[in-house]
Amino acid sequence: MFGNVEDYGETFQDSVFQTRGGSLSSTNQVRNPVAYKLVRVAGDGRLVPATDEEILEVKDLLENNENDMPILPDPILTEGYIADEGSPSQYLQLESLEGLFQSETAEAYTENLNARLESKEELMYGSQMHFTLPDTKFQISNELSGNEEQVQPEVFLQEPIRFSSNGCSMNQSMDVSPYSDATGSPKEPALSTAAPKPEFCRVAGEICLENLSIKALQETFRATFGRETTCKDKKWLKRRIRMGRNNSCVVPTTSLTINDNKLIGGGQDNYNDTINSFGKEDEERATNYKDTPSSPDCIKGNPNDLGYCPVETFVDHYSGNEDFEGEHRSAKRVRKPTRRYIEEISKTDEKQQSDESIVPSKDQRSIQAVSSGGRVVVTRMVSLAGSRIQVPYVSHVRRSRPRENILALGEFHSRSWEVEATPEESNLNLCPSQLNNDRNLVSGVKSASGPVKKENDKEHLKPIFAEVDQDIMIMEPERLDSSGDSSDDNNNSDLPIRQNAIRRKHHRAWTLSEVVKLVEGVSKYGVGKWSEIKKLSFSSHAYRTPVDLKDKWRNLRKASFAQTNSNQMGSVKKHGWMAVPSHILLKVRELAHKQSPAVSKARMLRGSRNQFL
DNA sequence: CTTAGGG
DNA sequence: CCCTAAG
Repeated sequence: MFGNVEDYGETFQDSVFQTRGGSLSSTNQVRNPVAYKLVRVAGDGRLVPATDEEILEVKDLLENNENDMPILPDPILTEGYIADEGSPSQYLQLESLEGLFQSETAEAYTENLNARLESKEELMYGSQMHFTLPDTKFQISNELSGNEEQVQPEVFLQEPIRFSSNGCSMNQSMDVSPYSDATGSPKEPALSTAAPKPEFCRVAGEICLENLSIKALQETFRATFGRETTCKDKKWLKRRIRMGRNNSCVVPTTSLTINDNKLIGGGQDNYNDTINSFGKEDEERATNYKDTPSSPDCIKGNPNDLGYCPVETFVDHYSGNEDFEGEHRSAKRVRKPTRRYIEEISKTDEKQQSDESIVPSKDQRSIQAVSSGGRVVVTRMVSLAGSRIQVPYVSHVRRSRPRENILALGEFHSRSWEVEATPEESNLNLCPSQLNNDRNLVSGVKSASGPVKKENDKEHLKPIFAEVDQDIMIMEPERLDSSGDSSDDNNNSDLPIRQNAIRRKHHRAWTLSEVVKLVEGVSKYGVGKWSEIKKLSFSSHAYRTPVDLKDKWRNLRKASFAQTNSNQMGSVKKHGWMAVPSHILLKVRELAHKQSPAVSKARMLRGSRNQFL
């Protein structure tokens, strides 16, 4: 009965424009003379031109049920219009239906859209998106139907129609969606229920586009965009110009598809997601947005998620700042969301102050892990001395492993706790859980990026913490004094944060109690049993590794001999914080001798002599 | 992994 | 404190 869409494929592309130009443009004041043709979707997904009866029926229906047009939950998007010059009677001009379209779409989409499209940019962007997506969906549905009824992908179907199945005596759900070249001013919610009639064809000269030569179109293009174009594709130029001039054409559609007479995917959410996933962009970008065929990856990627291409897909196809030529040539390319957008999308719940990500509103938000096409970028907020800075966990460029510095940072915080007060009273912004998060993130990145030269990382972030370290060093003596007497405690350091913290990379001064513990451990378990000592005596000091103990012991031993040799000033050195009581050093010396009796003979003699003295 | 020793 | 070599 009906020919399938394929039969119309060739005429789809320009017939609409021709029609518009021929039959409508001459008429004055024709407002947005976009011609649509009703089609219905056959059971196998084909697009079938509607018969005159059906058209009349639908038209009648539309006129009668302007405001209560049933919107089916899962309408089928035919995604196509059929323009056939030979049968003008089958046209339903948008003009005559605009009231309907408006009211219906308004009802259908206003709520969600209003929430999203708050700015002009968003609105525009959303509108642009719709020139992109329908094709995608269309192709997808074809792909899925996978039958002999293939529709030419090249067919431009940027003006979807939604039908109501109500009066169409079709078993397929349909929906009607308008294509509005201009829907009011951008700021004005074009889809608002209260929105006035759309102003179609705000630009006077638009209707004449069809008659223009390529050259003239290019001129128009230049006038519209302020740029030259060498594109020779009339159709493309015209559409560009139209889009550029009516920069607020929002064509809400639902994304749907049919597969074996079943609806797959779709739903209005996709629409919103689509818009949402593109956020704000400048006008130029929106204009540049690719508006033609879909990306195959969209289909490949997730057959069940047909409404739109996920962001990742766009990323992969981004190829820089394409000029119009390139863009046109590679219609399959899709634009990649900007980094800015990626960051913004990660803050969906919050309207951050945008440009400078310096000031996080909450600590929970201070760590951001945003993904962009498989790439993970992690940044974090660090609170230092009252001010906050953003520290990249990884370099955007070379994703290195920020090892030492992160650890140093952790040390800083935990030490700060030690110094300042109990963790509860501490008003530091870093909480234990967050530190854990830090570590997780770090390890994650680490594993993902693999080992990297350490030097890089070191030099990379060190300056940030230099000041901090100095502060710590100054503060350290106090802590030393206060914790020195409470010998086996040092419970300050046994905070949960510390338990989980990775070993400190940067200098962590030994407290007197630690030294005592070490000496005791050595006396108990013997020199060299660092692991034992660590396990049994320093179990609470996660930050001291056996190697640390060994190193410290080495230093102690050296100090003990030095004290013996210089015969004095053992307990209090010039460096005020390096206060190791002489009796401890003495014990160190004993133990050292016990361990290696064959030290230097002179030293040994001197030592024994001293013991006698 | 643990130790020892050099840097 | 780090790194490495050696058991």
